[in-house]
Amino acid sequence: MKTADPELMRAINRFHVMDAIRRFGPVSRVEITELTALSPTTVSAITAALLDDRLIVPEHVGAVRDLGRGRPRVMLRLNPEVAHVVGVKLASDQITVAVTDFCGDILHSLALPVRIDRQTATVIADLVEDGVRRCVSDAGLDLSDLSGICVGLPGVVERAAGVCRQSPILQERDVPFGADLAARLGTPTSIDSDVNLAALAEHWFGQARGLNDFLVVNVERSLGLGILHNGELFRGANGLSPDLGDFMLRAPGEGGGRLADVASETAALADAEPFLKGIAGDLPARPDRAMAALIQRAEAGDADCRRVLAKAGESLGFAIANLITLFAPPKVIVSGRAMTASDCFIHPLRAAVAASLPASFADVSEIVVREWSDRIWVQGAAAMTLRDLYGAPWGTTGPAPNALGVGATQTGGAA
Amino acid sequence: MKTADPELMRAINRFHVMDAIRRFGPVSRVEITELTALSPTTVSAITAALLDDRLIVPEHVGAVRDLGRGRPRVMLRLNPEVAHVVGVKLASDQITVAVTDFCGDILHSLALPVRIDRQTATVIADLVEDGVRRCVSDAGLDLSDLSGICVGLPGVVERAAGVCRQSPILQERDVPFGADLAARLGTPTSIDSDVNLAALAEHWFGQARGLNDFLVVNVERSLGLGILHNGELFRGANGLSPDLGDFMLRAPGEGGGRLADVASETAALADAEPFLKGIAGDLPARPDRAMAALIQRAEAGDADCRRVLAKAGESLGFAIANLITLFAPPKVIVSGRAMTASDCFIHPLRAAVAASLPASFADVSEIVVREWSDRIWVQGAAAMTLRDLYGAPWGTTGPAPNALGVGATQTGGAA
DNA sequence: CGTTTTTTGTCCGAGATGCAAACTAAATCT
DNA sequence: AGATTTAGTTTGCATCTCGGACAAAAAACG
Repeated sequence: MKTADPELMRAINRFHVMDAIRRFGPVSRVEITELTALSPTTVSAITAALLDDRLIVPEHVGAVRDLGRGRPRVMLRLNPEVAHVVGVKLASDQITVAVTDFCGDILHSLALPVRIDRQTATVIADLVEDGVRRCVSDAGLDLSDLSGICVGLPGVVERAAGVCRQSPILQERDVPFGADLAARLGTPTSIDSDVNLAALAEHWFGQARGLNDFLVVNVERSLGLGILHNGELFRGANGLSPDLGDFMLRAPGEGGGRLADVASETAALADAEPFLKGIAGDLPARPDRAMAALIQRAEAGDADCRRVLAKAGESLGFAIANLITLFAPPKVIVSGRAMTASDCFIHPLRAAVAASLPASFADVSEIVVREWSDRIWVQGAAAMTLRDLYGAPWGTTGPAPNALGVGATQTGGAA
Repeated sequence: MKTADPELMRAINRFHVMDAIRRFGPVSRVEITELTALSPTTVSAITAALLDDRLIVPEHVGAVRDLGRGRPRVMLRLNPEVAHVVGVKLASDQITVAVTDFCGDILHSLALPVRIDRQTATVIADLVEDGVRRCVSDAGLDLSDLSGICVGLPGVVERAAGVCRQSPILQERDVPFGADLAARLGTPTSIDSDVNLAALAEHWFGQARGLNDFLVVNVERSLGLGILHNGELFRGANGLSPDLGDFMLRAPGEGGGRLADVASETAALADAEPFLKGIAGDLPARPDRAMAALIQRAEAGDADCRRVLAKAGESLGFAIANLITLFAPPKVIVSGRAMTASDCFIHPLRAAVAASLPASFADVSEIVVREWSDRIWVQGAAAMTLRDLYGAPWGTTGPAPNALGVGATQTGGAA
């Protein structure tokens, strides 16, 4: 338990200031005063220190003429160049690498279409190492310019230990990617579940800005679940991110059944295999094509294919409903590359959620589908690392209500 | 967001000191220094203030001769008399009231066997008011001596608002018991889900001392779920405690089914009704007797009755397994008045948990059955109120590893 | 153009806190 | 009785935040 000394106090307030600057774009010191409820004196002192450390920079650009007549405000913003971060996402058939600056903007990105599934952890680490080196140099940087690297991958990840306990894209268990890559690249490297990164990215930059509670459900080859609760990523008591694939659908006496065996792309393809025979050549080797074929057929009206997707959607909706009764999140974000784009999947999902929720929960959660984008993962990795950089002493994570400059300065985020 | 000033600092450290004293029985200042990692100076200042406020008292009793030879330590302990709290538990057939002191010890308690189910909220409030007045005066106190009252009842409770959203023992919804009783008794009154109180009590005084993560599942007329996560009571984003009865057992396409309709006492009795006909007279009016009969028959070997209990146990085990994959709690405490005492219920429950958990979770959770006791509820109510009294600024709740004086001073609680 | 007004940001002293070190208190050991 | 040892307190200093006075920089005014 951390003892509370003046230093901690300063750390907390400095974090609040940094967070306000990050969330509300360029802001003046007076605005920070209002946002943080700190005194002008304190804000002045802290911003002076931050300027000294080059973490923030002033912006004298006249920009929009200040409407008042007094001394003009000097706007402060994060200094993009003070730090750079690499985000990596491992998926079954692709490695994505991107370099972002201190603001989370992507400088350069790189996608390696590689079938990871069958490779050993060492080979994967080789590929990641190459990808990172390449991407960093393409961005005009050097490895030594990096403040950190964060790798996201599906499965059960113990972030604190830097170990991937188990993943659908790895044959091995307990793979210490964190230490391994840190040693290879000479840069602090963290790893986390890919969906956790997505959740963090939605919180900082995406659809869930300003929301302190929401779920992210990702449907790809495997099922991922990211939970933000009370503004924090939710992890189990063991520090592991929960695995939605392990959710059980029925009591063992009624047949049991893991959700991953029904609702993932892998499962859907297995179910649909008889109906897809001989369609697109070597399907097993190209699951993405097989998925596309399955969805296309379903949307064209093929009853068998529709049934497969509907069953998957319904099962997932059932699980989501149970999660909603637990967490009561105002928003549930469903993402994924293929299935989630089809109404044949989403409709049954929504219906199952509606049918499974008690009346009192009928309207608490909005379920939205997020279109696929590599950006979100990588930004999540960046956010995760940046969060470490301007460390939140007691683990706060701030939303970013209007990073796009949407609504000026009135969102009551300070209260 | 709370701004960090010296005052907050002091509040945090004062809480740590109070918590150390509560958790580790009578302790000396040096021990507090070790436990909290604060400097002797600070501990001295804070304890002086606490002594001044009479929140703690010194204990000069020579007791066990200090083994060293220097100046003897002055042991400090909570002052039991500085505050008194009333805890109330509402169950379908009984109201329990108790007065506790500042240490959580019960001074006087009172059980009113009343069938609450059919009464209006007003009548129940009348009964509670009478019970509290009676119990307080029997304890030799006056209402004005009370620091607070806490009422626990099954169902969905919004503690912050003092409102019971919905409860199996109330016909009405959105009953503002908190404000109502506060007005009637002139004392700050809070309400919470009964299982939350039980969870808090297990944490402070019971089987889960020192555990920061565990679940409490209570099986009575309805199903309750209390979650302690990261040392805090877990509530959904809306501030409501989760309701285990709303957990769904199957996807709607497979028939759906609420857990409460299968695994509660009410459900078991409904299922068993055909087999119990004409056994013990007016069964519907005495569900407790009916339950006893059901269990007795099951244990005697009646296949029908065994099946009913087994189904209930298995369904509940299934739900618990899904909760374990989410929260990974080291311990799950199952409590209840009747069913949980029978192996006909517990065995299928354990089997279902084991069968439903993925291999990696096989050993993370120990499932224990807690014997029934009114004490635990009432102590939970006390703990809830006391927690407000020596307020934790950022919402910490401390465990009490060895309140019974089991292991001296080495439990590394300070780290 | 010079002065006033207004708003922003900084400096100064007061108050509160925690910590290290010196100091006092109270017991045992010799 | 005096030395020794351990417990707790007092003193001096550094750090933090805050309120109020002050300096700065622009528009508004005469």
